[in-house]
Amino acid sequence: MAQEVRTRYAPSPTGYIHIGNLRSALYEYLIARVYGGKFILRIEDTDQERLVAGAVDVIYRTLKLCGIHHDEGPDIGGPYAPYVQSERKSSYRPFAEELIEKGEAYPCFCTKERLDSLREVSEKESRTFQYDRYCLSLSQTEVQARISAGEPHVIRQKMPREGFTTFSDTVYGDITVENSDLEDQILIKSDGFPTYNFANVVDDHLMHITHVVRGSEYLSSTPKYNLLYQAFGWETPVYVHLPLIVKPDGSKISKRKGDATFEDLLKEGYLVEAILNYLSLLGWSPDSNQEIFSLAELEKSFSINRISKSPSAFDTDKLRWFNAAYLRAMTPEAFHSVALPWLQKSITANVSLEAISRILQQRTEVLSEIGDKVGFINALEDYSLDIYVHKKMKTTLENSLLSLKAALPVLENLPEWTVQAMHDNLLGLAAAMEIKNGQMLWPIRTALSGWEVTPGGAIEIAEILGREESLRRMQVGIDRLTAAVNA
RNA sequence: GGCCCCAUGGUCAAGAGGUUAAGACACGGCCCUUUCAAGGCUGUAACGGGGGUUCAAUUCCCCCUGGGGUCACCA
Repeated sequence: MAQEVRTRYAPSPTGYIHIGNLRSALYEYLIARVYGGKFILRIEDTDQERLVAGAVDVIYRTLKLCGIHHDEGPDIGGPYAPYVQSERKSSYRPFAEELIEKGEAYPCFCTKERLDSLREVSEKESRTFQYDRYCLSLSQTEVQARISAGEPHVIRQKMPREGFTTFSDTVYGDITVENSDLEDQILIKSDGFPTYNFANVVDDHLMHITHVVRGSEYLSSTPKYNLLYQAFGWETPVYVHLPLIVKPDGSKISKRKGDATFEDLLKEGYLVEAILNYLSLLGWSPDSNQEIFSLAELEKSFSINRISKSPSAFDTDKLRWFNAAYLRAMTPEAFHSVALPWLQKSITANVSLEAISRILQQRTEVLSEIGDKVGFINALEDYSLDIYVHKKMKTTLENSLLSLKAALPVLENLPEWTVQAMHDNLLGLAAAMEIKNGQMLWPIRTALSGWEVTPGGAIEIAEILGREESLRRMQVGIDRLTAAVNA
C-alpha cells in the first residue's frame, strides 16, 4: 500500500512572491503530480506583524496564473481544513503542552530585554549566543504561579545537550549536527501564536505531508524539526531541500527592493510559461537535452533525483531567450493578443496594429521593449541624412536620391497597396535600373522611418504606414536629399 | 565568528574511474538577407589548489581556498 504523496506550498502572506519562492511552489507541485499525489496550499500567517493586506490574494492569483493548481487549500477546503494557520491557532498550544508533559519543552518567562542583554554579552565575547535555559530550572510551583498570574511567556523546546542528530535529505544526503549547537527554540510565542518552526511541523504532520520541499536555507534548522518529530513520536517526512536561486553576484534573493518578484517579471513583459520553464531548469535538469517544457510535460518528466545541490544564478539573459522562444512559437493571433496592450500604449498613429505585430513577433524578446521599437511609426522624426549612406548597401546620398525619385511614382501608381505588389514593382524597378535591391530598398526604408534600425524592412513598413503617409515621408526624404546634394 | 552546505566555461548545466568533458544562454565569425531580427553553419571558453586511493581521477577520501546559507517571540 503505497502511501499517497502529499506536498505543500506554505507561503506567508507578506507581499509579492519572489522567484525562489515560486520555484519552490513549482517543484512542490511537480513532485505531487509526478507521483500522482496531492498538492496542498497552506497559509502561514503566524507573524501578525508582518501580514500584508491582499497578500493572500496575490498567492491565489499567482498560482492560478501559473496553472499550479492546489488540491486542498483555504479557498477550496479539504480534509484537514482549515488551511490558514491563524485559524488553527488554538490547536497548537495543546501540542506544546504535550511536549511539556513529556519533558521535551518548558515555559520561559525571560523578557526580550534579558535576552537582548545576554546576546550583547555573547557578542562582546564573540561567542555564539544560545539561550541559557534560565527558566528550565524554575520550580514547578513557581511556573504554575506565574502562569496563573497571567505573566507573558513562551514555550521552548528542550534540546538534548549531548549527542548528534542526523537527518537524511533527498538531495543533500545525510546531514549531522551536534545537539549542543541547537538552541532551545521557541515553539509558542508570548502572543499565543506558534512560531513557524512549530506550526510547520505540527501542520505538516496533521496534514499528512509526506515530502517537505523547501529552500535550502532551512537545511540548518531541519535538525530541530527532526527532534520535534522525535519528541512527538511522529514519523519524519521525506526532506527535499532545493538549492537556492541567487542573484548574479551570488547572494540570496530577498524580498527587499530590487529583487525580481513574479509580478515584476510580468510587468516587464515576460510570459508566465517562459518564467515557469526557466524556473524549472534552475536547479533541475532533465535526462535529455530538451529545454522547452510545458507545465504538462514537466508534470511527466520531473524527477527529484535530478535536482542539483549548488545554487543557481538567476540569469536574465537566459530568461529573455526563453521568453523570445515562447513568443516566436505563438500563432500570429496569439502573439498579437499579448502584444496588443503594449502596442496600444505606444502607437498613436492610425495604423494596423496587426501588421505591426507581424513584424514584431520574430524580433521581440520581452514585450516591454515593443514601445522602443515602433516609435518611428507614429511620426517621422528629424533624422541625420548620414544614415542614407550605407557601405554594404552601396548607398550614397546621391544614389539614394535617385532611388527614391524612381520609386516614388511607382508606388504612387500602384494599383494595390500590398506587400506583394510593392515587392514585385520595387524589385522590378531595381532590376531595370541595374542596381542591387539594397540600393533601392535601403533608402526607402530610411526615408520611411528616419531610423537606422527598424523592425521589418522597407516594404513592411510601407504597408503599415499606408500609401499616403509613405509617399509623404519619401517626399520629405527627396526634398532633404536634393537640398543636401545641391549644396 | 560557530555550525551546515556547495564547488565543471561568464551563466544554466550533462557527466557518476578510462569521454575528442555534452547541450543551452551570452559572446565572436560566416551564410542568408532591403536594416534589425529570425534561421543555418561555425568559433572562443571549464573540471579552484594540494595531498592521497587506484593501472587510471573531473568523477572516491582528506586538507586548503573560495562562495553561499544559518545562527530572531521572521518565516
